[in-house]
Amino acid sequence: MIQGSDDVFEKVMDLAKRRGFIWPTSECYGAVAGFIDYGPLGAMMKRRVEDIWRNFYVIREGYYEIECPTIAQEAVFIASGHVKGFSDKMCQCPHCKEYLRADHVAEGGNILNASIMNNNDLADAITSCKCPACEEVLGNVTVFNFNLMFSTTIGPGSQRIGYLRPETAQGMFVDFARLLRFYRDKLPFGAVQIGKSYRNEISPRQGMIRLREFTQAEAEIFVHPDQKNHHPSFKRYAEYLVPLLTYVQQQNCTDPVEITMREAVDQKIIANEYVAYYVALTHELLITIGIKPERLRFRQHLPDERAHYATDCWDAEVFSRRFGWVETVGIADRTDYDLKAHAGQSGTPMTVFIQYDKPKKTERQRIIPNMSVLGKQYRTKAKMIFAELEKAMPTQEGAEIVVDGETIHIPANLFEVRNEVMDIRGEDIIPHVIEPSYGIDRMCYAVLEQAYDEDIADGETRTVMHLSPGVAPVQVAVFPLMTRDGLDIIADEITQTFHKRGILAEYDDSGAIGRRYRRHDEIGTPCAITVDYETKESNTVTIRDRDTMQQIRIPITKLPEIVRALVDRSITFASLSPE
RNA sequence: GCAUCGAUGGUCUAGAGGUAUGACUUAGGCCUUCCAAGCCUAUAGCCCGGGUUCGAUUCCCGGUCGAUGCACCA
Repeated sequence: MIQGSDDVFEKVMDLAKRRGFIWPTSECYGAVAGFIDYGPLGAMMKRRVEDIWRNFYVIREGYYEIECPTIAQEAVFIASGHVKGFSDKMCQCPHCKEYLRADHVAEGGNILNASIMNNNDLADAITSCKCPACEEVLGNVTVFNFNLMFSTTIGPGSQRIGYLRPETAQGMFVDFARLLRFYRDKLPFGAVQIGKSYRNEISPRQGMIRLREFTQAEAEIFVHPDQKNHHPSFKRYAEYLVPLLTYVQQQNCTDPVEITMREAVDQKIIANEYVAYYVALTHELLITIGIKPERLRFRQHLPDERAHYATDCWDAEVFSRRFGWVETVGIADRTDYDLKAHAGQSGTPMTVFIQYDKPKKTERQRIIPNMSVLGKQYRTKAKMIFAELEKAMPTQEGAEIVVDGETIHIPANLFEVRNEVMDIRGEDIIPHVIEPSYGIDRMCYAVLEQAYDEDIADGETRTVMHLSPGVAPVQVAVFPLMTRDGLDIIADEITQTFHKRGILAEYDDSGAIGRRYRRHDEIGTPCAITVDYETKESNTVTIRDRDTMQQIRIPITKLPEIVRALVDRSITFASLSPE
C-alpha cells in the first residue's frame, strides 16, 4: 500500500463506475466480493486489450486459439495437481476463532517438515503451538484442506465431480494429442486460450486485482527440450532492453537492471531463449496497451516461490499507485511436468516422434528362444523367461537369468543369437512447455489507473483518460458545432461513414461544444471531429487531439483513413499536417 | 472467515426520532460560431432484515457491500 495515493484509485474507480467501465456485479442484490461486471465501455476496452493480445500471439506468433469448457472433470485436476496441491491446510483457533494456515503455525513453532505432513499429524504437531492472533495455546484442533477450486457435480445423480478451472492452461495440455496432429507433428507449436478462470479466494479485496472469476490469456508453447535455446525468431528481441529484477538482486535489495535479451540468456540470467523471448514480447505488448515503461519491471521468482512445476519463472509487474508492484503476467518454463502428469493419469502418450536427419544404424544382438522346448519345460514360467532372456548377456555355455529370485541356467542350444543392424529413425520425446500467462483484468486495471489524469485547462480541472488509441472504447467523437444550418446533418453523415468502416464513432450534439469535448476526454476518446461553418465552404472539419487539445483542419474525405491510422498507432496526431 | 471503521439521488454532500439540503451530472427547452458559460423546466435518494417507538433514514441488534489488518494468487 502506497501512502497518500488513495485518491487516484478512488477517483479512477469512481470514474469507471460512473461512466460505465466497471460495475459491482448484481448490484441490486448487493454485489458479491470477488466478482465484477464490465460495463459498456469496460467490456469494449477489455475486448480491445484481448484483441491486441490476439494480434501478438495468434496472428504474429501463429499460435491458434482454442476454447475449452470452464468446467472439467476431476481427473484433469488430479493430474494437474490442483486437487491435492491447490489447497491450503487450515485450522481454526478454538479461542479467538481465527482461521489460520496450519502449516504456517507449525513452521512458526519450529516444527520441521510441516509442509509434507498429513492433516492428522499436523494437527497433533501444533497442539502446543500458540495462536499467532491471540497467543493462546491451540490445544486440539482439526486441520482441514481449503481448496481454492470451485467444485460442482456433472449431470443428475451428482456422481461425477467437476471443478471450475483455476487456469485455462489445462485445456491446452489435455488437447495435446489433437493439437500435435493439427500442427502436423512438428515442434515447436503453441496453442492459446482467452477465457474465464475461477478461484474461490478466501478474502478477495482490491477491486479488480483479486477476483474469484477472472479472465486469463494463456499461451502454451510446446518445444523440444534441447531447442529451448533456439527460438526461431529470437533475433527479433535479441537487442531488446527489458528491466530485470533477478532473485539475486531481490536478495541484495538492488534495483532492476535494463539488459538485452541476448545478454540475459548468455549470462544465464534468464533460463533460455524461449523464456527471454516471451519476456520481451510481454514488455512490448504491455507498452502497446498503454503501460508506461517506467512502471514496468520483470521480477524473477525466488527459488522457494516457484510453483511445483516451474524451473524458471518471471513475473511482469506493473506499478500501481494504489497497490505497489502488481503481478500481471507470469512467464514460466513448466518443463514436461504437465504432459507427463496427463499422460500418466489418462494413459494417452503425450510424446512427439522426432525423426533423425539420418537414421542411426545400431547393431543389436537379438536372442531368439526356442519356445517349443522352453515352453514345455518351464510352462507357466516360460513367458517370464522369454522376457528375461531378451535382456540377457549369453556366453558360449548359455545364459544365466533370474526369475522370481531364482537363478536359471538356459543352455545355449535352447536359443539362437543373431546380430542385426537396425535403423533407428528417431525418438519419442516429451516436449517442454513455455507458458506466458496474462491476467487480463489486472492489465485492464493498470491501463485505467495509468491513463487517469487531471490537468488544468482554461483554469478548470480537466479529467482525461490518456488511453492508448488502440484500447479506447470509443474511437472517435463527432460533433456539430451548432445543431442548425445543416451542421448536424453533415456530422451525422460523417458518423455513418465511420461506422461503415468499422470505426466506433459516437455522435453528440448535446450541450456546449466544450462540455462535449470534456465528456469524451473523460472516457479516453482519442480524437474528436467538429463540423463548423467552414465545413460547408471547404469540406474540411477540425480534428482535435485529446491529449494536447490541439486542432487541425483536414478534408472530410481523408477522415476514415486518418482515424484508422491513429487508432492503429501507425501515425500520431503530431505528425498530421494541416490541410 | 475474524477484528476496526463506514454506507443519504448517477456523483459529492447537509441534516434531524416526524419522508430530506445544496451542488454537479443527466434529460427537454431557450441561448450560443470551438473547450465543463448563462437562463427555465424535469427526472432521481436515506444499503437490506429484525427490534425499541404512535412514528426509525436517524437509536439498538444481525446481515450485505466497501475500506484497513491476518492468509493465498493471474
